[in-house]
Amino acid sequence: MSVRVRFAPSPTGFLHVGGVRTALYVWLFARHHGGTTVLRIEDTDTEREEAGAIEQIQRSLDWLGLDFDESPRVGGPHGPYLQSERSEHYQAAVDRLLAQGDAYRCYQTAEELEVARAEARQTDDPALPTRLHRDLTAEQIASFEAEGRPAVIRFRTPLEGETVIDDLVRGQVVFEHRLLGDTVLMRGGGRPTYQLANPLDDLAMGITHVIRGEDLLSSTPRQKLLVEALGGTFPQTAHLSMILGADKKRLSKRHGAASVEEFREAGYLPEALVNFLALCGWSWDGETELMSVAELIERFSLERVNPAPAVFDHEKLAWMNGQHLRALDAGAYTAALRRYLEDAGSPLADAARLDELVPVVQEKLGAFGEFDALVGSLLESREPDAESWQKLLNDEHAARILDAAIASLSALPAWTVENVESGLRAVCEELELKPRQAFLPIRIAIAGSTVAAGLYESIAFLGLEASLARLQHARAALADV
RNA sequence: GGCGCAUUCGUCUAGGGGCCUAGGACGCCGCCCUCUCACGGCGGUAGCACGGGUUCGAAUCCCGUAUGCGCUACCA
Repeated sequence: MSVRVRFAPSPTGFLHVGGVRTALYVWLFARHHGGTTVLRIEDTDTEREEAGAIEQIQRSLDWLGLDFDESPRVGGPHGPYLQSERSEHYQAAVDRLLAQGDAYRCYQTAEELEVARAEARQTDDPALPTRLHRDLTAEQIASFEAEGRPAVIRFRTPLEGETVIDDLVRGQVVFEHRLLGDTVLMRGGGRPTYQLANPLDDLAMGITHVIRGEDLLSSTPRQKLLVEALGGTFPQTAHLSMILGADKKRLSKRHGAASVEEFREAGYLPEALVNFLALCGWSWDGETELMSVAELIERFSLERVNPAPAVFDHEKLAWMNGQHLRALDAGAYTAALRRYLEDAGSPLADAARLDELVPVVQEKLGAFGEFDALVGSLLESREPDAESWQKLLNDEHAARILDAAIASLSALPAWTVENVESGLRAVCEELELKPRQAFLPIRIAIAGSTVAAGLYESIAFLGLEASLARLQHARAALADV
């Protein structure tokens, strides 16, 4: 039987790294086994739905390169895999369960339920409140109907026995039926709940492996019971651990960068994020860390997924991004950089000589987001950094250094990085200053900051004319002091 | 409260009875390289939650405790 897996987010907000990790594992598992990936939007709760969330989720998955074979994308060959468009399907299942006696109408009001729950909390049957209307008499039903009370549909969970889930990540997990309670399948308004829609769709779509977060582990026995009541076979499951913030709490917006979009905006490479997330709960041999997507696909297996929760480590991701960035060849680097600048709406995206800057920045950038600060001033003229400029003004040797640099650079036979270097070295010798001392004012004059790309490369990139103009401008500023 | 899951350096992890005086990586510290910032190189710091078993032998198996997380919704 070929593998069919799905990623089923609810459109309640952006895709955070925990969700992405799940999507990635689903995708890697499918690609590894030559299976099919399905994207299904679980929008049964219209209250919590957020406008634009579906598009944002899709955009994030696209950027990461996680392509889904069947998705609700407009114009796609399949779908619609929006649960909001599958109402008849759920209704039919509920009708059947009702007819079979595996489901029943429950007329409890919210208040009644709340009271019952509070009472049952301390007893040895905490699920009792969910089955108060399980065995209503015909008269009671008639009376509730006459009152015009809305009813929810509940599943008639067996009172005895237990369900064993043989999870691919966690092994056997046993759940007592008595403690499960009678799950609401259909809300008062006639819309299905997740507990109904999710397993039903997995069944209808022929899903073979359910790969999802551990938060859903306790729902699994209910869903298995439901599917079996419908005569179906429950898929294999793999429950992934949660991804936590530094405070060990479930990762959320409060933890800073948590959405894919934020990493994209900071100039992270999708393949770096993918690599990092793959290693967040899975490992290949415990040693190898830097892997391409192709390698991940080849090596991924659920057997090696770690059941323990993982804290999301921004620092390590940043390091890994730098590794991926430095591993790119010049052409790929230029393309990725330009794409980033375009995305960010930076005017630098149009710079014709972007490719010439690659060797200047590639060893230095941890993320493309740092590009502008490092070499933006080489591509367009900018106001120098005030603090740095003050250092230039306060430097007692600045004037003679700049004079010497101007003279030396003007006399270069050819404008190459090597010549610029020897020219500046000569300045140091002539003035009997150490490079670190002599280059400080030059750097500030050229780059507008004490922190910048390599000096020789920067000057070579700027060209004779522009370089001299900047040096002279700084020299003139000194004259005013 | 109940049920479930989890527990190896600060963090991600390797480890599935002797190969472990516990390996790798990020971070941190030190040194080197060096025109700033980085990169890079070398070295170092640091861990099997606790208590009982089982066994000749346990990080590895079992039980208990603790702690964390999840669920306990007409959220997913």
